[in-house]
Amino acid sequence: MNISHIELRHLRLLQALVESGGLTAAAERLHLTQSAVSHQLKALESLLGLSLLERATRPVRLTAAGKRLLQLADIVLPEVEATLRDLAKLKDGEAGELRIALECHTCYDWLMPAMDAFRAAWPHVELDLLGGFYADPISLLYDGQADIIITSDATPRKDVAFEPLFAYEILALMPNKHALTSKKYLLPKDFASEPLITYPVPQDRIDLIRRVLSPAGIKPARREAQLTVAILQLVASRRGLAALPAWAVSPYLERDYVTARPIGKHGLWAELHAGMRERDVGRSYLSDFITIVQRESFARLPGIRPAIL
Amino acid sequence: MNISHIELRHLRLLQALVESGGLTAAAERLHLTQSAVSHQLKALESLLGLSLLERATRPVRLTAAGKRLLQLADIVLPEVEATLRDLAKLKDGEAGELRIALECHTCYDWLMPAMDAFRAAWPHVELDLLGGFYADPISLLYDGQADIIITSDATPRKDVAFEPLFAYEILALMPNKHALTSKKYLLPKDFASEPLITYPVPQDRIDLIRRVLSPAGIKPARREAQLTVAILQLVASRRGLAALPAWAVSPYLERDYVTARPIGKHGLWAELHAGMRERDVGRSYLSDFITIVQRESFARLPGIRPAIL
DNA sequence: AAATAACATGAATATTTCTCATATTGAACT
DNA sequence: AGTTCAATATGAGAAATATTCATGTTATTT
Repeated sequence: MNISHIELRHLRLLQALVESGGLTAAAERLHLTQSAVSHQLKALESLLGLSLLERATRPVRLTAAGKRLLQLADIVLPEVEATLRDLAKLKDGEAGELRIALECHTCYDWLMPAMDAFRAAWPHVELDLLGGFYADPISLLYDGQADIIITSDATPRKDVAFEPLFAYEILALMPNKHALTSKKYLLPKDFASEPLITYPVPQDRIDLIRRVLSPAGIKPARREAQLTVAILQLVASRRGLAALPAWAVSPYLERDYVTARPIGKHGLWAELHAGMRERDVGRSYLSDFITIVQRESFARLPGIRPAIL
Repeated sequence: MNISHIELRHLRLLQALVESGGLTAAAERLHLTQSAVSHQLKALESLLGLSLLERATRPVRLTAAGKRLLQLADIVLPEVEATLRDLAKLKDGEAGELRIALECHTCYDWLMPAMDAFRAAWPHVELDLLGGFYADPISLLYDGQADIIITSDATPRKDVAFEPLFAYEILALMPNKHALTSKKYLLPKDFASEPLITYPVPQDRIDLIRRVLSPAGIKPARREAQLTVAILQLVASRRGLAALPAWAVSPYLERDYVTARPIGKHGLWAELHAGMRERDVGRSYLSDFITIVQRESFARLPGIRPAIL
């Protein structure tokens, strides 16, 4: 056969593969099973008659052929995205309004770059961030006060469509040279004896408490701080422990400001999802916002994984 | 659904559609049925929620959305081709030898640009053109004297793979203001009374004689000339009629040097095919040569159609 | 108004892609 | 080394998609 039946699917596969470092992670990211990715990769390789990556290593490493093909993907896929965006504008018009409600405190940090990217792509869409804390952010969707909510709770609701954004690890933070630094990972009881420093939100919105400490019957003293830096400062000065998303603290960890350990053997992972009204799913710039958030997040945030829904 | 499931297939479709001017022609070019093209186009349009082309007109006209998407195709598809070429070089090495045997006289004309393009893509492949006329060019493949033959006869042979190149119309040529110019198209009897000016090849290699005049029992006098210009010069000076490929004479027709008419109601069409040894099909630069010939031909030669095999 | 050519459509078929269940592999750990 | 664990591979069946076939529709030509 003369014309290679290579498709964009293959390029998206390769890109996901290198960005997520393995077949399994890539599969999640593409909303496929690991098996599908394996089959597809094998098919692509035999189509080209070339091997594209060394699977034995972690993260996977590209062969020369793989690198050349990835280079194509990096040229082509952004062009495709830009085209689809232009077509979407042609379809629905360029202008509109997009109000985002945030459930989590730390979300501001990573959302900014994504919002900048969105503004560049859709200059005529008015972007609004609903501040404050909402007991039930989904009601904002029903009320029509928000168009997109970003939440960790994606239990299906009528007329609301959820799209997984990503999963991130929550790390336990302790002062350098703290006694607990000797442990590979922390267990519930390790939190019993010291105050827990958190954002000023109710207990049940703190994953560590709701999912780890409460089930184990442990209720540490709490102390609150508004800003991420403030929490870190308190931890560093030995006022207590904290638990924060890995991507929020990674710059501090690199400078050895505090020490971090996983919570539990497999770590404590949380997921973020975007929710929108079912009937808005076709509105181009809303869907595109989510695409942009995903792209930016995976490109910028260290140590995140695809959400599994 | 967030990520549009657009694929290269769709881009190839759109490109074929505009280059060939209609669904039916595009289908032939893509080796598909008209139905498949229609379905596929419809699927693409509903995927994007936009109409891409006005079908009522001939040639089809793109909508704004169609134009934008074609722009993407024109960026992306050449990149893909270049990448596949690079991968092919990685696979088989860059160097080799490619000997081409030509059956038809006029082929030299259109083959040159394609050969130039090939040389640019594969600078280390040694390109050879076997000159002269061969009774049975396929034997050159078996002998190993040629790697690719270009022929109008694609009847299946053991161990030989044929790939259709294109179909072209053979036009009857007559002096301006000749009596026959009043006719819309010529019939066999119209050739009875004047000499036929041809290349110096046996009767049965001249399509007009073999497929039109002989069956009708008409045997005009013949006169031979080596070069296309020479034939045209003879026609223009009223020494007889000729029949040549449309693309070979189109520059002369534009300057009204001679007058052309179709042969028979539907015109006389001939096809060209490339043949190679079955076992060479995997050799990258051989297959790529055919791809390049097809691309260059469709881009440069006026009035050709996909061959139907 | 008939004939023709190009395109559309629905149902049947063919092909491709995906998933499920399970095997294999390779690294990490006693 | 043997065991365990996570990651990848594989085969077979299921699901989804693409293609064809047969035919209908539409627009254009004669």
